[in-house]
Amino acid sequence: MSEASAERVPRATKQRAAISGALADSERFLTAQELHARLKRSGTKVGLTTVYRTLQMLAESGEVDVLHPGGSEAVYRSCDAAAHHHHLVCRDCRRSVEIESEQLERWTDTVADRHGFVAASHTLEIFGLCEDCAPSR
Amino acid sequence: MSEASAERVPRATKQRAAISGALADSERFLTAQELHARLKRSGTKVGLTTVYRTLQMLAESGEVDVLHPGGSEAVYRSCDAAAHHHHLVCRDCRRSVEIESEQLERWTDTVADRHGFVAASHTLEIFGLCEDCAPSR
DNA sequence: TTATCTGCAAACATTTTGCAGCGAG
DNA sequence: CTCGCTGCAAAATGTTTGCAGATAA
Repeated sequence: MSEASAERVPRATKQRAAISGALADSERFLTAQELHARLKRSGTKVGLTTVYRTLQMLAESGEVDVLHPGGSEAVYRSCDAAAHHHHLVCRDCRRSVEIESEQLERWTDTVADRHGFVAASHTLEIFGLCEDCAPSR
Repeated sequence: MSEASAERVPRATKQRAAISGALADSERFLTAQELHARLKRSGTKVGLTTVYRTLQMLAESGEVDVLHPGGSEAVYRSCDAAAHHHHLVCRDCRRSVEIESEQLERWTDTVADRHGFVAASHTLEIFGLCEDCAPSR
């Protein structure tokens, strides 16, 4: 008998390993191109297309977080928490801290509800300068 | 005597009038291309380039709000409130309600501070389906 | 008059897709 | 052996820029 449902089990290729590895090593958000450059520099030959495709997969499976700051380049970071959360991100170096707030979640739901909106979701990111990047230490 | 500083006083062209007019007439967020199409349809001949340039100006001066949902196309809406605020936006028709919360503002500042981040700003948008767009009314 | 605005066409930056060949299972 | 993965080149998308001519002040 075969399996009932076709589970999507990605193949273990060395490109995929390199990509999630490099991502896991960084505590900063990286663009696809930055990641690609890092891999190239470290000797791993991976196509930019593959980087994009892999990041997309990892994002869908929740293994990485994606942000679109300012609407330009997307930035990616491997995700520590399994649950829904937000980020405090350094505008300069893009180092980031994961944020959670049960109260915030409740508040956004309440706001949506109060205005007759259903199936509410939300995005929240806080930007600032981290201690290392702030001027006049 | 001439003025001390060169104030940026935009010229009153009919293109600019048409653009902010059309924008003011919509309670929904619109993309630059949608706006361009509307203007064309209503008989006003305006170049897409001008639409982009004008929207950028209006956004900088705070007359319109800009969102980059999902990181793809930017969407614009004329801004009612003068103060900092957020939006509750319908995922389907992009109708939107402006949201304000002194408490939220304080919370984000506190979070940033607690982690040693300075000069904090933030983005927050709530998405949902408005009453007209929600299925099974 | 004259500096700004307009709009076309072309440049741009980022991301996606087509397709032939490679390689994991 | 097979079918998914890879990577090149090309397409697609959304936005910006160069420049010559139109136009508000």
